Amino acid sequence: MKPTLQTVADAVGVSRSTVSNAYSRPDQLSPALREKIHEAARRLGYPGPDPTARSLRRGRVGAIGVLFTSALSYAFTDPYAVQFLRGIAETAERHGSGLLLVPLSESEEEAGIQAVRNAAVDGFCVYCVPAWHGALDVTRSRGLPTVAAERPAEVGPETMYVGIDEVAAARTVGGHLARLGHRRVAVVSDFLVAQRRTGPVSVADPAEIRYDVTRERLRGFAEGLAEGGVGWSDLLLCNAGTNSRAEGARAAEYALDRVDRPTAVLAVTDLLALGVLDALAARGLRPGRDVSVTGFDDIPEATAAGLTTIRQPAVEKGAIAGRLLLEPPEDPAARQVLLPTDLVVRASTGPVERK
Amino acid sequence: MKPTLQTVADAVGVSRSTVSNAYSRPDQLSPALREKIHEAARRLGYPGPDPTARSLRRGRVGAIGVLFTSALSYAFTDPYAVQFLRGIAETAERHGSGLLLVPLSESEEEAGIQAVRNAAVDGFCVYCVPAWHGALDVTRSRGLPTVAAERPAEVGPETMYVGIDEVAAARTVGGHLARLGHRRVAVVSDFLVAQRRTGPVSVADPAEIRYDVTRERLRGFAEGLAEGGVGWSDLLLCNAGTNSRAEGARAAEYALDRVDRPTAVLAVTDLLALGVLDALAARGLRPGRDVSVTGFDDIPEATAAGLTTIRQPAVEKGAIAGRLLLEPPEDPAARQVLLPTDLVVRASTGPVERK
DNA sequence: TAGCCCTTCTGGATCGATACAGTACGCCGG
DNA sequence: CCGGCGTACTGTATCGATCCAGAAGGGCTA
Repeated sequence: MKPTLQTVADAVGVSRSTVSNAYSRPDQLSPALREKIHEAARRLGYPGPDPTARSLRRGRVGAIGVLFTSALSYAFTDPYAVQFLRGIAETAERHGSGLLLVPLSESEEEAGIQAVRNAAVDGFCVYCVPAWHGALDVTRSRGLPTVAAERPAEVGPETMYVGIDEVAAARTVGGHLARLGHRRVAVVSDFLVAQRRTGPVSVADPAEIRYDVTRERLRGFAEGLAEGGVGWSDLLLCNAGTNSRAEGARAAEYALDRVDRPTAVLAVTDLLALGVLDALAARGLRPGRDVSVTGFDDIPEATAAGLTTIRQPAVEKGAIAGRLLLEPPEDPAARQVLLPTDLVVRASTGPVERK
Repeated sequence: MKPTLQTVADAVGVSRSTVSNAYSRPDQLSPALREKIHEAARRLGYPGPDPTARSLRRGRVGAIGVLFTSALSYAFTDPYAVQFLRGIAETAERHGSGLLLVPLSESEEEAGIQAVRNAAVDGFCVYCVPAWHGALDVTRSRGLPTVAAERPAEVGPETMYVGIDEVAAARTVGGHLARLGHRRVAVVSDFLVAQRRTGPVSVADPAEIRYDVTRERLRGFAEGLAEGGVGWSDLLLCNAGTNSRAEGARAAEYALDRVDRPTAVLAVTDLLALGVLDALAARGLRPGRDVSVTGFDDIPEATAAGLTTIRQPAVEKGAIAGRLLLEPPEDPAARQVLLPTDLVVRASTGPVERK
């Protein structure tokens, strides 16, 4: 049998409570006895209070849960996600909390929901989970503090989030390209439609896009491009099955292989944009000359690739998310954070070539 | 008051056990009653059985803990670590388990030890934690299944690990350089000495190096280089404060700025090697021509950088570690896994230039 | 020496669920 | 009409700790 508090208590000849105090409130007993207890614990191989039992009684776990849409394993393939995680991790670490990564595979929604039900945590951070995912209802009903990693569509006074002004940021991208003279424009994005298919899709109105971030960014793209007289219906929309480099390349093919090839391809994330660049390279097209390409997020790789993109402070975003959970500010207004963004112009965008 | 099983039971007019069964063993009650219970739960806002209480009673948590030496936040900066994590994550996900990242800051060992004590998990994966770290004693005393991400110095019949033959792999690196004619050789590595300082250090014998992986790799380097008559004492050892690109560059400076500049720099990880390349670039030195550089791990960036390195299957390593924890093989021999490695020769190594 | 406080330790209640043995009841064959 | 069996549900013990009101004992003041 594994030793418990009681085992140690019996060995020393004190009560269970006293042993408990030896661990959790060392000031409540004499140093001599405390030492005697620790010594006995060592001898018996007692590893200290059982975390599960302790959590049950205390009502605090010492871990925060991070929900990812995509299969947990994807989380680590997107550098932007990794940076965000790093930010949360730093904060959690300072608080002595762990980070519980909760898998939310999309194919089996029920499994993800179960995972959220079973997650022993003190709060949730919701990262890139579409608003309609059932797991969100569970986080809500569990009544734990929850922070979203982007501004949700509906914001109540209790809602906590840390995000950016997606529309405004995307608008600067659109405007930048409009001013460069781009009129034939394609957009590469995931979540344009409900299905996970790769290829051109038609969407009558951005409002039809269900995934918040995608919708806002596309809206912003369109608003910016309107400066050059490009309307929503002029956009060539290419859906990517997932947010990955390979899918970015595949989705871009449908645009690049047209006879009326677009002069610019706007990707909704850097990862997709890198894929678009791959597709260009495979066709011998020069980014910024033959076709302009933009991304979103400014991941480290974007610098090397010379990608024009929107910079947002990913690590800081994570850190703030962690802080909102672990030391929630009194002031409700401070629980809703919008971070600044910048358009970073690099070589992947340039003026339309005159023919 | 938050609703519990009892609340729901009272509302429906059945016993607590029955409600519990409705969630955990749906086959134990009639469909009609089950639906009635779920309906009542929904009405009352009962989110399902409390994970903590359930874990206590069941004795199973549904999460595995991953221990990192370096501050949790570093974990995400090393692509190799990220890949390993991805491998574990995939396995965990399939088992419906979460992944609890446990911070082990090195500056405050006690904090890390507490974190391990408090971690509510079913098993531990120990990743790059030096053998002398106090947290390892705690994992042992907790009596949970534990798998190491490298072969430990002492292997008992119960020990589980998934690693590579570090010495043999490093030997191929040393041999490769020896055959290219390199005789003046520097090594860039973290953990060469106990202190976290950056710069040249002297170590009389590899056996003095406390950190297992570092010791084995250096031993291997030396064995391989011996083929060219290079002895241990001929090696110029440069310690890096951490396993990071920046420290790799800083440590390399001490070697590169000498009058008798080494013709080859062996780094103990790819991340450090990339830093060495940075240092070369800053001095206008050509990798593979003026100075040969090698890494270890074959992270994705190594390909682009043209780095000669040792490939080891990082994702698979993680996946196996996860499998050892979640579905431990009957056969004890199968609990100790050594994966194959390859020397990948790229442009960063070349023959010594004749003067 | 009585009265009081303070420190140190105790015991029982409690956190919220699950395990398991047991009860009630309906149905079947003989 | 009875024993036997399977299904549907109940009740109590239990997981391993923490909380909190209170007891014991020692020292200090009046």
